[in-house]
Amino acid sequence: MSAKESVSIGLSAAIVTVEGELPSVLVVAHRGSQDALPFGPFDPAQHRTLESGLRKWVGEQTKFELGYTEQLYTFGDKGRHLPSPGSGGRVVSVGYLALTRQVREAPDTQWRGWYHYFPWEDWRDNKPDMIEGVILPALKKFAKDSPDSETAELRRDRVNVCFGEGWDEERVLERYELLYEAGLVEEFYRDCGKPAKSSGLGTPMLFDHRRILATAIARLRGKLKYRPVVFELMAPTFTLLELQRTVEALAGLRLHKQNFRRLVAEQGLVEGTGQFSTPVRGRPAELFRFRREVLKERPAPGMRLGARRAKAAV
Amino acid sequence: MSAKESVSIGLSAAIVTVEGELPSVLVVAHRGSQDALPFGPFDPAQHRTLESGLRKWVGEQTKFELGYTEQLYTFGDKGRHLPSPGSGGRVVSVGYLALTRQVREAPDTQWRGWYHYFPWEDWRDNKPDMIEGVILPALKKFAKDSPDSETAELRRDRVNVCFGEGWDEERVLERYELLYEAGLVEEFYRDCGKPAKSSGLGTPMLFDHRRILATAIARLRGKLKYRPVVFELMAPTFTLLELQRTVEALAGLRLHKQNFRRLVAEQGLVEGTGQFSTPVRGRPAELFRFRREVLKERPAPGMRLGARRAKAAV
DNA sequence: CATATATATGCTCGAAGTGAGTATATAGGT
DNA sequence: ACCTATATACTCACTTCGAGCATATATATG
Repeated sequence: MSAKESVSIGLSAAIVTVEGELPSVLVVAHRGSQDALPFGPFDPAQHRTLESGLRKWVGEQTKFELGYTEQLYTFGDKGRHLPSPGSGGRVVSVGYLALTRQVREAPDTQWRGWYHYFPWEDWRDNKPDMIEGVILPALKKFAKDSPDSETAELRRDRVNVCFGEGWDEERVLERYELLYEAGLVEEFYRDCGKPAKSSGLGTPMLFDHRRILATAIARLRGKLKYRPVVFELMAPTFTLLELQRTVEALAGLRLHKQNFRRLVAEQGLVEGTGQFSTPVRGRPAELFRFRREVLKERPAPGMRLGARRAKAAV
Repeated sequence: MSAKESVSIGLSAAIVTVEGELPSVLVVAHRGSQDALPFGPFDPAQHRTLESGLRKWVGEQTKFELGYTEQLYTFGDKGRHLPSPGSGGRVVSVGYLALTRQVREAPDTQWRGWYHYFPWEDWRDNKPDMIEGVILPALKKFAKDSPDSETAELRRDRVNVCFGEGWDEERVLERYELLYEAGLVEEFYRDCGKPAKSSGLGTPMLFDHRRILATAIARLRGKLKYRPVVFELMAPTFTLLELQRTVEALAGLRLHKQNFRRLVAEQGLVEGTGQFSTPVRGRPAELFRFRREVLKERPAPGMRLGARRAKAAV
């Protein structure tokens, strides 16, 4: 019953910011030049909690301090997180989501738009062409090539839930996992040692980091709706349109402007400062600030995103 | 930078069922006769994933197979999960939630009502007296005894969010953690080696198992509302009242009967069988079954529990 | 059989919330 | 003056939701 193989704990963080309309994640350059999340082993001798271990690692690699952080998931799958060379043991990887306002990049790190990794997740301008053009045909083939009819039906259902009618912007992880199993992302071939047939969808990442990022996006998209987390990404004051653009960037959807404004106002998430923006064109907008007090109130609401359908413009 | 202390991974499962109106969790008898969740170490040599390791352990300890399972959280706090005697290393503990229909107990295990561990969480009959009588006075003292005024305000806010106006049945973990920090549960004294002043609130558990159970209840109460998970706990056919009682048992709240029925019907979660129950008294109720197809449909709804307030009766 | 009690089930009504759109206000540019 | 772009106010139909009333159907009891 004793564990012969040793285990080590890896900590990884998806550190997210939004610049204008671009949601980005902090990546570090690593071996094989694959993008990686900041990560490192957990040292139990030095740290009382997993999170303090994470903060130290991130501090070292990115030279800045984490604000809001949240644990995502612990992955232990054999083969999807290869142990560091020489260590020989198995790595169990704990993923974190962190939110931050924009900061300058540290050496060897850079902000990268998260839709590079998940181009099918951005429905703001329109439904991405690759879904009808590439993804659905490939997934239909994947379902058809099932070993038995039962598996085929399961796969068809999953394809439909993930990419079919009625886009659910929260199912980021489910979609990535489906594409992985169907061999449509590069990591699949890397993890099982086969050569990739063609270039996979989106930009691959080191280890299981793209899976962790998918988990982060999914969690953030969900949390937006019931907790006021967007404000972690906003400057101290902002216009309502800036706030809306940030939410849209994260959700990958366009929202109805007037209703968004009504929602934010009625929920009391925000208060006017009396100051106004000085835009290049158009009428100046009032600058608002987050009402920190809402965190002390009971329901602590988020921003329900009404508009489910992508639209050309607002 | 190398980890001098070794780490091992502990897997624990909160296995939940509902019998009539009693939500229960499977506990195993352990040292010191404290209740414990089924748990064991993860052996990376033997298992490809964390979940398969969990299934094996649970199978050995409880002699039955898990159905629905879901990872909850990974706790690594020093001091809250003491390593097994002799091992000397640090334990990082991964908690799981599992749902099952009623099964007989295996040797050395038993079902125990979860409100034994969290008596303040059951608002079905009325707001538990202990909240006004014991908890709030003690927490007010805890806030007053803060080292500085800033901490005092933070604590007052937390007390209010957790136990103040407007009960949020999902904040199970936040409430437990607050009671822990305030020294109102036995585990607090055990973990820091001090003798307990008085008997703490609720029944204590081994290690951090009560925290894991709190996480499980919180997650389940939340998930009920947006995914059809209750049906994992129901017999193949059931009356709508049985379904309602199960939801109420989990949420710790009473619901409005007619509205509950309307909700369930409109969402298409359920279909009539044409058969009827044979009750001791009262009109027989139609037996329903879960429409498995909803899992293949897009939004895959849960059961929003409208009634927030506890009431004497339905 | 009449009545009481317990449960099941159908229906209504008002309050609040939501989606979509129209109308008006205020800025800079030509 | 007029165009364009943005901000902001308001409307309206529709849905959802909480709460309650009314009726139906079973058993138990006098």
